[in-house]
Amino acid sequence: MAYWLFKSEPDTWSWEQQVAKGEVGEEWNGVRNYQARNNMRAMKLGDRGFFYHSNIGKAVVGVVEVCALSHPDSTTEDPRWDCVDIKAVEPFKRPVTLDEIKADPRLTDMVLVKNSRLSVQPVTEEEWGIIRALGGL
DNA sequence: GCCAACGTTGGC
DNA sequence: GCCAACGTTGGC
Repeated sequence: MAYWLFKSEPDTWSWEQQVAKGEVGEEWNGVRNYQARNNMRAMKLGDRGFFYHSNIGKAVVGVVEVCALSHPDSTTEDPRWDCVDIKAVEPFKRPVTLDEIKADPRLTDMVLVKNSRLSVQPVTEEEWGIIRALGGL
């Protein structure tokens, strides 16, 4: 299984909205970046991801699961853009802020730190374990 | 609200 | 195929 990180501005799409979608999940649409799209194309059913709030909060707030493989993004006619569906799995007991991640010497190589603009990122198994633990899971 | 970093676009 | 111009993202 692979691990990922999904970034969203809570004003646009928040963890609370994701949770409200329940088991059905929701398209992670609107991505217009090749790297992010390629990451989604590489995802498999059951892959896990962090849900990160950018701009407001700037913290990892929960765990999601890929529940539909990459398919055309319903918000565009442009055939270049695909996306997966994700569903909320469990909330963090406490959010793990960007400040904490930056301050942790074990996490300095995270994509979130090195290329903060990439909206769908790979996460290593090691990083997954560290941040999950910081979040109280 | 600013601005640096980055990705994309389009003219040549 | 290069690169300047432009738009967007996201931390601060």
